[in-house]
Amino acid sequence: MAQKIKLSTIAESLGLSTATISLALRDSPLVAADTRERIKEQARAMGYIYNRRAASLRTSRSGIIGVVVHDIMNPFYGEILKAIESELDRRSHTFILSNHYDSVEKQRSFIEMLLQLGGDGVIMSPAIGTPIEDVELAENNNMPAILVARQMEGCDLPTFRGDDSYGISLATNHLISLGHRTIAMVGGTDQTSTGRDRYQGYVNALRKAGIEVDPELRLPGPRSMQAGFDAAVDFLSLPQKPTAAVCWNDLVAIGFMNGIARAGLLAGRDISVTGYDDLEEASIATPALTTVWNGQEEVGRLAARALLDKLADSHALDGLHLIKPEMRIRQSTGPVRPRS
Amino acid sequence: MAQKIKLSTIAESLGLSTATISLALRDSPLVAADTRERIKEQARAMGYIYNRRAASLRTSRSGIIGVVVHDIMNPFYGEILKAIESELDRRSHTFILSNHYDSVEKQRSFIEMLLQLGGDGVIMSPAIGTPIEDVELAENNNMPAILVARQMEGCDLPTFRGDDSYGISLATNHLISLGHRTIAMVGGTDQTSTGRDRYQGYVNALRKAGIEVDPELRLPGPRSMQAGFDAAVDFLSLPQKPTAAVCWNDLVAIGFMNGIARAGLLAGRDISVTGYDDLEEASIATPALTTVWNGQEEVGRLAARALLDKLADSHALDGLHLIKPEMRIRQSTGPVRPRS
DNA sequence: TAATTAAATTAAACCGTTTAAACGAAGCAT
DNA sequence: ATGCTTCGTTTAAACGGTTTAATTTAATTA
Repeated sequence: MAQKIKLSTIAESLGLSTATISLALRDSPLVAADTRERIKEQARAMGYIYNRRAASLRTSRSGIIGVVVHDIMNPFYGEILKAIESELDRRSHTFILSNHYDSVEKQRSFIEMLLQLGGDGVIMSPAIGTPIEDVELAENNNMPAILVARQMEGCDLPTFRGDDSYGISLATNHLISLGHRTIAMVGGTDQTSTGRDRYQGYVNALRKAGIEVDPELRLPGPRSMQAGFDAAVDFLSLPQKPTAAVCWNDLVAIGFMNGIARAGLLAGRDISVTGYDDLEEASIATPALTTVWNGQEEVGRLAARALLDKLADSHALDGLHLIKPEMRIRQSTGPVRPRS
Repeated sequence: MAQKIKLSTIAESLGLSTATISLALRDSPLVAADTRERIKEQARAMGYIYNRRAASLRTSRSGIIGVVVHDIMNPFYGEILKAIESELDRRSHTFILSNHYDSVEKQRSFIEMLLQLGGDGVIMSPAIGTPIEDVELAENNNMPAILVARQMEGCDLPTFRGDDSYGISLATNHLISLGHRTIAMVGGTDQTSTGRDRYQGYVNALRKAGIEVDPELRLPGPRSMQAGFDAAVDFLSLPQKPTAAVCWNDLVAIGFMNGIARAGLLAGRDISVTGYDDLEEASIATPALTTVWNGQEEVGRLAARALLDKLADSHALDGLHLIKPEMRIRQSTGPVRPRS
C-alpha cells in the first residue's frame, strides 16, 4: 500500500474539490454526468476505499444491524438468520451476529458494543430474564429493536414469532386423532414465552379432547439433540407408559428417536413422535419426522423488513405478529399401539 | 434521549477539557486519581456511550474482526466459529460474520465491506476459486488475513486446518483392519484443497494395503446431510457392491446412514460407515457414528490467536499449520459381511 | 451588451474522538 | 528571587468524510 487513497487524493489528482468527489461517488444529480463518470473511473483506478466510519460520524448512519439470538449454531435460529441475512444483503446493510446463550450480561454487552459502533438497529431473540431496561437502552439511544422468536412481557416492540400455542395443538391433535391418549411432552422450559405457550397449546388440545392432563407426563429440559436423547430414558420409565411424545423441537425429537432406538423401539411404530420447526434434518431423519413448520424464514424476513422500514420512515409496526404454523405429517407418527 | 452525551458534554458539566475526559475514561496515569473517579462517575451518571467510530477514525483501529466461511449453519464451521468467538471475546474484539456459499463475488464484497468498516483483520475459509488478488486486497490495505479449514494455492498466509490426508487414512485403515476391501468414498469435491487431500489419503491407505483403487467407487457430491441421503441410492446400485463407505463428513455420513436405512440396511452391521469431524451429532446418531475428530476448536482458537498476535506485534506466523486428527470408533463400523 | 437565470463547483463547518505539544502552578534546590 | 522539575490539565490539530450556503461558470433572455 503506497499511500492511503481518500477523497482528497482523488480530488487533487483531478483538480477538483472533495465535495464534488463525495457527491459524484454517491450519484448526486448536483454534479455533471461526465464529471461524475470521470471521477468514478479515477476512484476505481486508484483503488479508493470508502471510509464508512468517517462518513457515519457525520451522517450518524452506519449501515450496521445487530442480531443476537440464543445460539446461532441451532438450526432453528440458523434459518431465521439466513432469511435476515438475505434481506439485509439486498438492502446493503451489514450485520453483526452474536450468541447470548441466555446470559443477560452477554446480551447487554452486545447491545452496548452495538451502540458504540453506531448500529442502526437490532434484531433480538431476548435472553431469558431480559430486563426491560436493556431493550430501552437501545431504543433510548436511537437504535430501534425488533424481537424475534421470543416475546417479552410488557413490551410493545415489534415482535415476530410463530403461533406456538396453535402449532403445538396441531401436533397434539394429530396424535389424538391417531388414537393416542397418553401423550408426553418432552423438552422445553417455563422460563420463556415460547415455553409457556407451547405447554398451553398441549394442555388445551388435551382438555378439548376430554383427556385429563397429567403433569407427570411433562419432561422439561434443554432444547438440544442431546437432551432429547437423554430424555428417552426418563420417558421409558414413566409409570403411565405414554404411547406418544410431543417434542419441543426437531432436534429434541431426533435425539429422542435415537434414544428410544437404543431400547429397540421404532418411532412411528412403537411410539409416535412429533417435532417442531420442520428443519432440513426432519425429512431426512429415519423415520422421517412428523413435525410442525414454524415459518422461520418468514419470521426472519419480516423482522428484517420491519426494521429497515422503521429506519426508513419510522412507521412503527409495534406489537405482536404471529405466523401460523402448519402440520407436516411424515413417518414418525402412527396409530396407537399399546405398550407392554 | 434528551441529547447526545459526548466527551464535551461531560467536560462542560465538570468544567474540564475533553482531553482530560478522554484520558480519564481510558485510565491514563496522566490524570489525577480523584479527577479520574469524578469523571467516571459523571460519565456513568449521564449515560455516556463511547463512540467507537469517532475513536477509530482517529486511531485507525476498530476492534472489528471479520470472519467469512462457506456456511455458518454448517456445524463444522459452527464449531470453529464458536472457538473464534470465545477467543475474540476474551480480548474484547467484535466479530462480523458472513457466509460466502462458495461465491467469490459474495466473499469479495464482504472483504470490501470490512475494509470500509475499518476491520482490523479477517479470518476466512476461502471460497472455491478465490483469486489471490482478493486476499491481497485485504493485506494491501493493512488488514491481515488468516486462513482456516481450507488452503490456497501459492499463498503463504497463516493457515490452520486439520491434516485431512492423514485423517482420512485413519478412517480407511480402520475399515481395512475390519476386513473391508471394497470401500467407497462418498461426497466431497476436487475443487478444494481439502477435497484433494482427503481423496489422496483414501487412495494412499488403499494402496498401502495392496488394494486396487477403483475410481468408480468414488461418489463425489455436496457435503450436506441431504447429499449423503441421496448418495445412498447410487451406492447401493454400484456393481462392485462395496461393503463400506468413507464419508466426506459427519453430515454426509448421517444422511447416508438414513439413506441405507430406507433400504432396510443397518450401518455397522450390513455396511460400515465412517464420518469426519466428530460433531456433537455423531455420538447421538443411531448407530453412533465412527468418525475422525478434526480439531475444529483447535483450528478456531489458534487462528484467532494468530490474528490477534499478528495485530499486536505483527510477528507473522506464516505458512501452514496442521492439526493432527484422531480416530473415534463407535458403532457404525464393524467386521465385513458380504453383501448379497 | 447587459441582465437574468440555471447549472456546476467549492469553501467551510461539522461529526466525536485522540494525542503531541504547550501551558500554568506548585515544589524544590540554588 | 531565579531557574528547574514535576504534575495536572488544556490547546489545537488531525482523522476522512458530508452538507449547505455561497460562488463561479455557462446559458438564456431582453
